[in-house]
Amino acid sequence: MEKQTHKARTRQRILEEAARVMREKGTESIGVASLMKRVGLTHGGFYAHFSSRDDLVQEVMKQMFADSAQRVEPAAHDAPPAQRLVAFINYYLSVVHRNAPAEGCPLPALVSEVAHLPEEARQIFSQGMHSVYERLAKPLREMGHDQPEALASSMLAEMVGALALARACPDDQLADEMLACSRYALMTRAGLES
Amino acid sequence: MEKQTHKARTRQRILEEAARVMREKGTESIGVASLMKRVGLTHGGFYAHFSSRDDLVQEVMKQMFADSAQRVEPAAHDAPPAQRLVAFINYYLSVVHRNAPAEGCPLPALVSEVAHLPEEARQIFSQGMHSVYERLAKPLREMGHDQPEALASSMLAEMVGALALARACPDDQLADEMLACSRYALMTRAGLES
DNA sequence: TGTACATCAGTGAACGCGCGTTCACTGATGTAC
DNA sequence: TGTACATCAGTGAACGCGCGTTCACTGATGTAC
Repeated sequence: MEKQTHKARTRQRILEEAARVMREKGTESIGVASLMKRVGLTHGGFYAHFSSRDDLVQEVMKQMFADSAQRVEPAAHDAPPAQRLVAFINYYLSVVHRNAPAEGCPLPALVSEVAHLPEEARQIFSQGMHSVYERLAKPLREMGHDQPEALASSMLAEMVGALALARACPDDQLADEMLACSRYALMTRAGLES
Repeated sequence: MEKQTHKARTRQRILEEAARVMREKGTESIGVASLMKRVGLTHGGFYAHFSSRDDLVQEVMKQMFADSAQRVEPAAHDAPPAQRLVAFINYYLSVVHRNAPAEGCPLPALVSEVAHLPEEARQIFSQGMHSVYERLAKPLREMGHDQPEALASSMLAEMVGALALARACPDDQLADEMLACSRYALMTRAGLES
């Protein structure tokens, strides 16, 4: 029991570290040896926790969205919908979020890579996408928007696109302007005062 | 002269094939041997054209945007701005474009990967990004929008995000709805009737 | 026109290297008596 | 309480494999005389 707990904790540490690496450097750049070293273990021990590298990637995919689900909700759950939405948009398109992919939302970090992953991983990604989508759709519904679903879908696309493009930009100032443009546009579209 | 032409043509064939692979499967999945095989040559000959794999990636990056610049402009240059814009948006967020990344715009195909590439490649990507941005900004300016630049930036983010997310989606129908939502939203935002 | 030679795009065997994976082993921990 | 044993998370050497890269070579082509 104590040992199981210990093993489970080690597994969790591997998963969390892997999630950081994946968000920061992508799916492909995760190596068994280097990952285990980061966790403070040797590479051989890896297979006590996962059956293969592919198995790990799939597990990390789940882990990832669980992680960021907490971080990405900075406003209180019982705050009024408009306030929650403003907080969410401002956090998502913040310079902090742009500069810290390892701690951020997996969507912009992996969008273009996921298309090459096996069906199962894409399925998990898609579920995670839906949960972020709901963070927009729910407050929009509560605010009485007509077509809240269509608007949420469109806004999600802009948020993910803006952050991903901003991170690709080698010029920080240009990247910041891009984020600012989308922040402003999203506020307007959601009927919020910024 | 004739020989130079022949060699240059071979180089071009390698570049074009590499561009296809990169758009479809990403930067990392390009292998020297498999690429040369696709072109109908053996891997050893590669180094007569490029100094290294990294060199190739950089050259492909340029090639890519040159390629898609032609394809991505389906409307005539002398058409009225509104018409050009409609054609561009409809092409960009079409199911055809979603299903054919190898022939499409490099932006959604590589957004999240580019952040891990060396400065120089990111610079080229950024230039490509600017040229697509101009495809939106120019007609918006001509149409007399106030703040055409800010709107173009925001619209570009949505277009890239929507297409990348749609491609990640394992459910085709959901992906199509996502594209449709953004097509509609973009038309409205640009003041166009769809 | 025909022969000898130079050029050079492309060949394919060979290389070192890092990767994912395996497995016999270690050594700390908990349990049985 | 103390001793003998079982468990099992983690170790680290070793493996095959595919990768990027090198290089001596080939053989088709154009040129010189």
